[in-house]
Amino acid sequence: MIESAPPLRRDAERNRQLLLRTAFELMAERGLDVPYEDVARAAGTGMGTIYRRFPERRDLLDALFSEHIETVIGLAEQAARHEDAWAGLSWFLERQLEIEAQSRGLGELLRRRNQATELVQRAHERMTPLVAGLIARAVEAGQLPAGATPADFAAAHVMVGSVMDASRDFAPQLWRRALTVALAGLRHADLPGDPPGETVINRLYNH
Amino acid sequence: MIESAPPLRRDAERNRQLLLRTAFELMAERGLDVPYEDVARAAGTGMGTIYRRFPERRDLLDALFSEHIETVIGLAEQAARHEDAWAGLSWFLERQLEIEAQSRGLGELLRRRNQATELVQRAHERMTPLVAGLIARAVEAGQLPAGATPADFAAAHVMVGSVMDASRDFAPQLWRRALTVALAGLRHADLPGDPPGETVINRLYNH
DNA sequence: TTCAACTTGGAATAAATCTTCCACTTAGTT
DNA sequence: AACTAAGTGGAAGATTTATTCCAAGTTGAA
Repeated sequence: MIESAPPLRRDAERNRQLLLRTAFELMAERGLDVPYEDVARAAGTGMGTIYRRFPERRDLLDALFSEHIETVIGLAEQAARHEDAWAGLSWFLERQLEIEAQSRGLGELLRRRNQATELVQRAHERMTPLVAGLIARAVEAGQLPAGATPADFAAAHVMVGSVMDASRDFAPQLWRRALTVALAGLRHADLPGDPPGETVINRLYNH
Repeated sequence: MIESAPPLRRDAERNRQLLLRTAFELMAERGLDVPYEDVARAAGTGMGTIYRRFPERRDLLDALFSEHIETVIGLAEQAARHEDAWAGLSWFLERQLEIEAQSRGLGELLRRRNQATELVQRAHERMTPLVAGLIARAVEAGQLPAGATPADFAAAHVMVGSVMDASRDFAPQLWRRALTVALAGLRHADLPGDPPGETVINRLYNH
C-alpha cells in the first residue's frame, strides 16, 4: 500500500478542488495542453498553488480523469457481457465516443499523445482483453471477417475520433456518420496485410 | 499578371534551392512545423537567408509543395474520367494517401491545419466538384448509399490519414487496412443525420 | 494568544522558437 | 581592379510557456 499523505489543510483542499474544477472545464474546451498559468488564473490562484499540488501535468490528469476512465472500463466490461458480440462492440465504441464528445481533453487522453498516464495505460491493459474476446466471438459468429483484430478496433476508434476532433466546432454530430462508416467498414472490409499485433494498439493510442 | 521579380544572383539562387531541398526532407520526416533555425542549420545557411527568401512559412510551403499539389489535382481529374465511378473514387483516395505516405509534411498540408495556404485552398476548390461528380455517379449506379456526399469522402480521407499519422513510425502500411475499412464503410453504411454540406469539407480539412 | 508548519502569490529564471537587424561579404558590371 | 547592389551570418530582442523560489500570509494545535 502506498503511504497516505496527511490530509490537506482546509484552505489548501478548497484550492485543490477549485483548480480541478477549473482545469476540467478548460480542458473540456481546449484540450489537455492548457497552460498551467491559464488554469491558475481562471481559478484565481497563483502558479505556486497549482505547481505545489500537481508538480507534473500527469498528476493533474490523473486526478481529473481517473473516475471517467473507470467509467469507460465499466463500459467495456458491460459490453463484454453482451450476448451478441458485434452489438457489444459497436455499443462500446459508440458509448466511449459519446463520452469523448463531451470533453476534448478526455478524448485526447483516451486516444492521443503520450500524455497517456500510467492510469490510461492500465485502463487499456484491462480493456484490450475484453475487446479481444468480443472480436473473437464476433469472428466466430461470422459478424466480422476472419482477420479482424483488437488493433483494427483501436484504429476504428482513432479514425472516428479524428473526425470528431476536426469537426467539433462546426458539426458536433458529424462523428456519428464517421462511426457508422467505421463500423460498417469493419464488418465488410477485406482486410489486407498481416493482422496487426497487440503492441500496435498501445502505439496507436500513444503516437 | 504579377510583376516578375528580377532573377536572383547566382549564389542566392543556389542557397534558395539548397533551402528548399533541405526543408522538403526535414518536413517529410518531421512535419510542417520544423523550426526555421533547423532548416537553416541543416542547409548550412544563417537565419537571415531563409527569412529573406521566405518571409512567411506560407511562402516556403507554396514553393515546396505546389507541384505535388498539382499532381494530386491531376489524380482527381484522372479519377473523374474513370468510367466506373466507385473505382475512380477509391483509386483516387488510395493514390492520394500513397503520396501522403511519402511525406508527413505533405499529408499535413493536404489534410490538417490552417497551414492551408491559398494554394491548397484552390486545389480543394478544383477537386471538390470532381469528387462530387463521381459521388453523384456512384450513387446513381447504386455503388454508394443515397445520402453520401463529398464531405463523407473528405471525412474518410481524414480518418485514414489519422491512422497513417498515428502509425507511421511503427506500422507504415497499417493505413491500407484503415483505407479498406473506410471504403467498405462508405459503401455499406446507413449514414445518419443530415447530409453535410460542402462548407463542411473545407472546415474538416482546416481544423 | 501564540507559533510552527503549511500555503500562497507572483516575480524571476529557463527554454524553445520567431523575427528583426546590420556590419560584413560576394557577385557581377564597368 | 574598383565599385555597387544584393546577399549573408548570427547576435539580439520578443513571445510563449514551463518551472523554481521565497517573503509574506494562514491555519489549527497547544
